[in-house]
Amino acid sequence: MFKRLDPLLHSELRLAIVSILVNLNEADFVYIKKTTQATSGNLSVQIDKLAEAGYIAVEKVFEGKKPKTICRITEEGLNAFEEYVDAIKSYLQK
Amino acid sequence: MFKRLDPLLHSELRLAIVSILVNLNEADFVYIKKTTQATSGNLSVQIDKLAEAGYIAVEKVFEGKKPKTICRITEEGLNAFEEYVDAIKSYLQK
DNA sequence: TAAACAAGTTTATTTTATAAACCAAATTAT
DNA sequence: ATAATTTGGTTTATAAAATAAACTTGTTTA
Repeated sequence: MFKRLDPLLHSELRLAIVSILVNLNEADFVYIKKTTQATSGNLSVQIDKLAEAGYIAVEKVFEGKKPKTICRITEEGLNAFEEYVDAIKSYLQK
Repeated sequence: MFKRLDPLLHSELRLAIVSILVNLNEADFVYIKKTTQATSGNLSVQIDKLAEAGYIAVEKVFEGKKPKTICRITEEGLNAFEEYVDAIKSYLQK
């Protein structure tokens, strides 16, 4: 009846991050922060969790003198997202 | 871009409860428990939260000698559900 | 009549989400 | 030149949530 919801994706901010990355193939910290309206601290923590789970890959580079944190979705992350979308739909139908 | 997700509905079990009630117009504790596979304790707590928020109405009756907890969705709950469905869709599109 | 079961509730514990505080380097203002 | 502010974050602390474990009350069943 109801499919289980991956707890890593069933979180407003983490879902937003992954949603961005599924569509964009790469996005940096500043962009994600602006788009999600999250605080830096919260965003930092949630990016770490997604990275630790292998759902996203994080690359830290310098753009001129400024640090830049680039995030990309992984194959695993993409699969998890697709499963999540499928799962949550089982709750949304009337 | 991303709509906010009502925290009361953005919970696996509470969303399942509301999803059942949106479709069924009434369901009792035992039925909801069976359908969601939740533990009694968890279900009891989450039903209380939804009731306190005015999303569902709870009626306690006796069926013969057995207590029965009947739940129904309220107008407010239905609206909240519909908004939630709309909101989460903003995260699911590719 | 003792043990098991049904239908829940209450309490305790673990996890989460989130914000607040902090840090280092760079930029801007004085 | 140097003090103040901004940028791009990280770390730590706190509040809220989810969940399970323990308990309660009444009813069947052995």
